[in-house]
Amino acid sequence: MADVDVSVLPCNDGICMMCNQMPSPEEILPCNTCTSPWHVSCLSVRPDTVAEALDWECPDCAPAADSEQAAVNPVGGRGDGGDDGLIAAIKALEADESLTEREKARKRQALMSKTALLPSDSDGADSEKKMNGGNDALLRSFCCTICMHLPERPVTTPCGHNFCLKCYDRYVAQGKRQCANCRQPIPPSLRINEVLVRAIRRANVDKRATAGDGQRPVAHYLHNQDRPDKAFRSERAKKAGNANASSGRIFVTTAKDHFGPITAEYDPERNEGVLVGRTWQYRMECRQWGIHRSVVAGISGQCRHGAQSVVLSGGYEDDEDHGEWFIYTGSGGKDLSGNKRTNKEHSKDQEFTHMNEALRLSCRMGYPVRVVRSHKEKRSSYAPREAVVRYDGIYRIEKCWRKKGTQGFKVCRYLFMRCDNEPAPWTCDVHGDRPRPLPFIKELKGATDITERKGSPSWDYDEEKECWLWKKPPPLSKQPVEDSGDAEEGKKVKVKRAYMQRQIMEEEIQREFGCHICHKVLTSPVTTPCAHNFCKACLEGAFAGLTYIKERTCHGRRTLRPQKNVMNCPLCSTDIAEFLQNLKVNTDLMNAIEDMQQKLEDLEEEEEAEKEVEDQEQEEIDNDGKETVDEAKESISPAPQTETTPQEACEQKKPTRKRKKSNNAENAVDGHAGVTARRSKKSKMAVAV
DNA sequence: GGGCCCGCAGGG
DNA sequence: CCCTGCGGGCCC
Repeated sequence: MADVDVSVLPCNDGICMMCNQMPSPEEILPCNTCTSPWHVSCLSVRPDTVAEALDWECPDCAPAADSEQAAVNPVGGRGDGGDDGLIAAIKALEADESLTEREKARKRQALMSKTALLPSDSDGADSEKKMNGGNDALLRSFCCTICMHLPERPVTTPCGHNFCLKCYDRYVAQGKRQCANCRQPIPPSLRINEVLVRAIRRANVDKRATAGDGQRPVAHYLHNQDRPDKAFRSERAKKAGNANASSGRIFVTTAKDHFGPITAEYDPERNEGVLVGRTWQYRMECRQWGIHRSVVAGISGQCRHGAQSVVLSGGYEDDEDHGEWFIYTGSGGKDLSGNKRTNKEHSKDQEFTHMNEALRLSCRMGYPVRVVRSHKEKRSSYAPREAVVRYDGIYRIEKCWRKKGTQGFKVCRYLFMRCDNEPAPWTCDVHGDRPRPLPFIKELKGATDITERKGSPSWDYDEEKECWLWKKPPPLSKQPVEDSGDAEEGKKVKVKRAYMQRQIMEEEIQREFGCHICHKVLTSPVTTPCAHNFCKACLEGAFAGLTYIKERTCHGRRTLRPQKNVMNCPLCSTDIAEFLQNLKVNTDLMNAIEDMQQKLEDLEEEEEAEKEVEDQEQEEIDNDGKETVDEAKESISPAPQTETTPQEACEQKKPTRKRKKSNNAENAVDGHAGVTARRSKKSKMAVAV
């Protein structure tokens, strides 16, 4: 990297490094890319208009082709100088008036990510080989300048050097304002470089795929950042969809035992946090946003630490929901032996242990508890109507007790009162909750083990600030943050490399190459002047319907009449009438899609090959086992069964249900038979692999 | 709509 | 490692 160009320097801690004066806020111009502040008067070239000022990029970030700065690469670190084409492309993009800022940003990112991943002579298979071969070098170039590891949350300085967000923040907190690598000035804070995130993820996957060539699939630790954004199925999962899915990436940086709302500071990618009223299709997604970590269990917590969240989804019929307050039933007391996961029938008393104790602890301490309502709760008027789970905000447990439930067994009961700064999803109020008096609870009369908070609550209303906040410091986290980079963080999930790579690639194809009308992968793609992609047929179809308008005649009949001036892009309403007259397939895009699909097919083949090997091995093991069993049988009862009717054969083919049922019956006496059966099956699978 | 079954996650 | 869990898909 060359010497610093001293004729252009930004402000350091509010003081201009050129004139050593502290400019007023009006005189400071932030860079559109790195957000570093610059003194307008000291700039050699100043923006002329307000619009230019808004889009202004500092000399460090602006792609100045004739200076050393041209080597600055937004993706970072490579500085190979061969990016003239890229700069020209970005300039052309910026000049394109038909694009919105958002589209420009997206395209810019796409360009940069391609550059990050592909060698400069991006010619098909050859470059692919180079990429795999040079993957280590590529990954090395992404490394954090300070810790020399691959950044967990990468940020890139204007001078093009990469850091982990943690390392960078720590470095800046020491008062340092020069890049640790090249001593160029650096801004006090940086945003996550999403392009680099994707590049690292992609390179990681490629690396693993290369390393895994011809090898047997193994269970390995799957780090958070390597997971797809959506829930995915591991090798073992047999059913489609999310029935047996593994969790996708966790998006927030809260610890697993984080109490209270999830605010913007824990949401580095969107900087928004999780707002009240946010919905998800599945509990798994709710988990990914850190609101409720358990996928099945209704209470998330630790008996010695407290409970962080609960879900109301109708699992216990004793629940009583009044919106701003509700009575929640503890967990347990049901027979879940065998392979049952849910069962409405109670068979024993609930105790204040495990999760029930965690809730009681939150009650005693006055901790904030996040509450999620599911559409599955049918008896509550406050449950969401659509098939979703919804985050309803913070509640506090005011009392808990035990009483006889409707099924005759004792259940733990908790009185939850809402105490959130945002209004509930069902209320027309614009403000959050104010402290409210406790409701009269009839059932407290016959209740036992009543617990009420003695001291003041940790989460309480501040009359001066007029909001709910931590009056006492929140409990210290005892569990790690996902994605923090500790080795033991990854969860052991058995996934073949090709399989994992395919999942991520499918996601990417859907995101990048999906038609905005049919939401499937583009076929014969056309790109509108406003840069939106559609299948040719979809676009034609959309306007075939719009060309005519239904109109009532004076006789009251409907007739079709051509409609003018509605030839607008279905997405952004730009007039595309001219474009529609001569629809041309975007061949570049088509080639890119074909490329991706070819890769996908290769991966599928790879996967199948792996599966065949696995099946063969499994067969061999099965045969071995069968022989030994047969031998054993023969030694006990030498009379072999020679004939089987088709019916009998069928019965033998699907024995699981009956056998499982008998296990369950046994479990009524001794709850271990079914579990043991399941474990032995599991361990057998492990052996097979 | 209910029962059954499954894999996953997490506490202890 | 064992146990538990207010999910979700599929079949009946």
